[in-house]
Amino acid sequence: MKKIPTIRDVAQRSNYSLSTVSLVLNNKPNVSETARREVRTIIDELGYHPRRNARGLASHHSGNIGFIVTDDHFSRAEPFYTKIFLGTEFEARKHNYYILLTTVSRSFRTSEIPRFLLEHNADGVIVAGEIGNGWIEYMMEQRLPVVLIDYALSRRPVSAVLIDNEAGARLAVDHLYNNGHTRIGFIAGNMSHPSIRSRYEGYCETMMRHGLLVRRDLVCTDAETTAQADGYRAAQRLFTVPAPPTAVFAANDAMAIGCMQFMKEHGVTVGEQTAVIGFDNIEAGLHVAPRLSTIGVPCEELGSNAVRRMAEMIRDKTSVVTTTVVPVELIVRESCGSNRQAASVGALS
Amino acid sequence: MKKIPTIRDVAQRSNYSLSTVSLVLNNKPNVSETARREVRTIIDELGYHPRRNARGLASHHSGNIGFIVTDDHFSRAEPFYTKIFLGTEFEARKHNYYILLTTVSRSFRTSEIPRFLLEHNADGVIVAGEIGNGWIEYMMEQRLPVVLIDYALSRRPVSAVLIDNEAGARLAVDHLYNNGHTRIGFIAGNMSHPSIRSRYEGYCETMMRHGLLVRRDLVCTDAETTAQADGYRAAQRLFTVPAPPTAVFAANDAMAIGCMQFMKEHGVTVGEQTAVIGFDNIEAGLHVAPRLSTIGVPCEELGSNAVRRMAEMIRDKTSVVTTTVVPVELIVRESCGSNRQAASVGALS
DNA sequence: AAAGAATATCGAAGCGGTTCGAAAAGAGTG
DNA sequence: CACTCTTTTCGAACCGCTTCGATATTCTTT
Repeated sequence: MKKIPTIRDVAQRSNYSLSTVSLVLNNKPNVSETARREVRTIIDELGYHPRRNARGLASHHSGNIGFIVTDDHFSRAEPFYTKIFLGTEFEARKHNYYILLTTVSRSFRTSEIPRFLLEHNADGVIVAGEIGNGWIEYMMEQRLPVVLIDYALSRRPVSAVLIDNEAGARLAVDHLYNNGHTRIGFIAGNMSHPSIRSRYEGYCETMMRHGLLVRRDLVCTDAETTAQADGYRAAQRLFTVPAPPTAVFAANDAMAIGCMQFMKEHGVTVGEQTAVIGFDNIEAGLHVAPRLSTIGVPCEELGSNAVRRMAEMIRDKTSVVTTTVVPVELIVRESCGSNRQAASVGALS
Repeated sequence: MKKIPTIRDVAQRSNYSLSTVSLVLNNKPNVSETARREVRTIIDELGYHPRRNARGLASHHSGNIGFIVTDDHFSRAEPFYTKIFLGTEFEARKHNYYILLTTVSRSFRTSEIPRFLLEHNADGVIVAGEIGNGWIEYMMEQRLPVVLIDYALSRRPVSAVLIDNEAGARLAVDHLYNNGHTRIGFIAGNMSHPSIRSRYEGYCETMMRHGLLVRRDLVCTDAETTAQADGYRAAQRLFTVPAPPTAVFAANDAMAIGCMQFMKEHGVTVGEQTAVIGFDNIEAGLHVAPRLSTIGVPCEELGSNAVRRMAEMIRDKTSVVTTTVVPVELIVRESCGSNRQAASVGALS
């Protein structure tokens, strides 16, 4: 078994000192081109790779980025956070980082502090989704760069990567308006969630821009949650008022599907007669009939953006706070009545 | 900003030497109970945690387990491998390891060797799914412990964690038999896949155990792939022979759904008249009507088993090869006609 | 050509642990 | 009580790399 080469071997064989080899390794200035070339040759020859551990110990950089998500978020059926994680994973590779994933419970508990924090084994932390304030405070205390995903904190200035919720609502309402709808209802579910609120605001703003009335009886904001059943109940209300909506925009797909469920059960033809658009682009939207039109969120990009930002923060040692907004896209399927010909195709897909 | 305590601080404050503190830290023998207690007290007092990097450098253990999955496997719509990964993640935590995930292409390429291997930053590697032989050979050369998940290698002796495919088939066929079916068809799709083959063998064996004939015209093994369309085509054949099956067992859910599709289109009532059981328990099985009965595979357990095994291998420095078989479960829903009362409940779920 | 500035290279001191052999302290024994 | 044999504790070397200050070299400038 061949011995694994160390920087010493490279130094000896190249007739340069340890220090010079190290400088080459790290692409630092003040090394002659000759030296650089020669050292690099030897490195290739030996198949040398510096050890993470040794490097980390000496340089106080672990080369890892922590990724924290609350257990309730992560274990949800929808792979939203899984996708975000994958996004970070792939982007991290480009920047030569590894992602260390850990779930914690929502509220801060010292007993749950991730090992990578205790062991000083992460150069920064990405947090996905809403999380207890204590967590963020803890990491700020440790002077670790932090990037939030899909969760903004008004109190403390922390960098964040967010979904463009308002633009999503705008896309949906615009699309409905352009298809001739004017009585457009909105199912918010629970307005205390910041994303939902933004979607609501986007809805209102767009309605007004088109000179349309935001009718109170066509907006449901009083649910406890934002589940399918809430959409069902909301539809119950929306469709029993005088002059019911000809289109519904739901703040998420689950509620949109609940809404469709009610409509189908009560003889309102989804798509043809009345349009429905959701938000999130969950799998289930593909399995309902007609398939749900929705606003697609590029989860992977949320992740990759966060890593890119994190890499900058670590490199520049800056603590400048930035907020990145990731664009969404309108996905037109059959539930909004403007893509009828595709309706039959999807069946076997 | 308080300075981060080191082992030296602990030593000084406790009036023991570095070495003794280190022994306590690692739960090594030959330390008096008194010393152990006192050192531990100081550790708590100081909130001391050894640094991964320092530890790793000195002990030649990274504390990481690499997780390799081919990109084509990992980017599939079904979260099979994602779940496996999560399984490893959670189990790893218990053993104080971190999982470093990387995707590679199926065939071995030196340009794609994961960084954690080059940088000697993993104590072992878990590989999920079929992968090019070169990869495994490479890791064996590096003398790294390897555990395969859902993929066994006949040539080289490598530990593996496998799904109990045969038992799954047994469960399915037994259930159908117990519900009075005797003409039970099987849709294999592509038999070159080892899992499919095992399922086929389980099917045959169980049929014979019940004294039932394995009719060639009720078994489809000639597809190129194992997708929904293959199930559809298989059904086309199965249901146009004399004495068609009263029950179908498909080697995976996708094909089972395709089969159901055909049946529904051609007036064969699924569940009531003819039973269908799939394999894998994919999401989509919940969204078809009637919902698909299937064999559930505990993906997380595949992952956690692999990590447990890996932890053993690292600890014991053993290279004993083990094969762990993870049991599967029969999930009875409505497509096999024996759970009718639940049929209406699932609608809103 | 000499002095000064800029650039290359090097030596040595860490980084924060583990580990091994030696020394010290206890325990057991005749 | 002196003498082994264990058990406990300790000192020092070392893991593989970075970094800083010192030294050597080359380039400018006058």
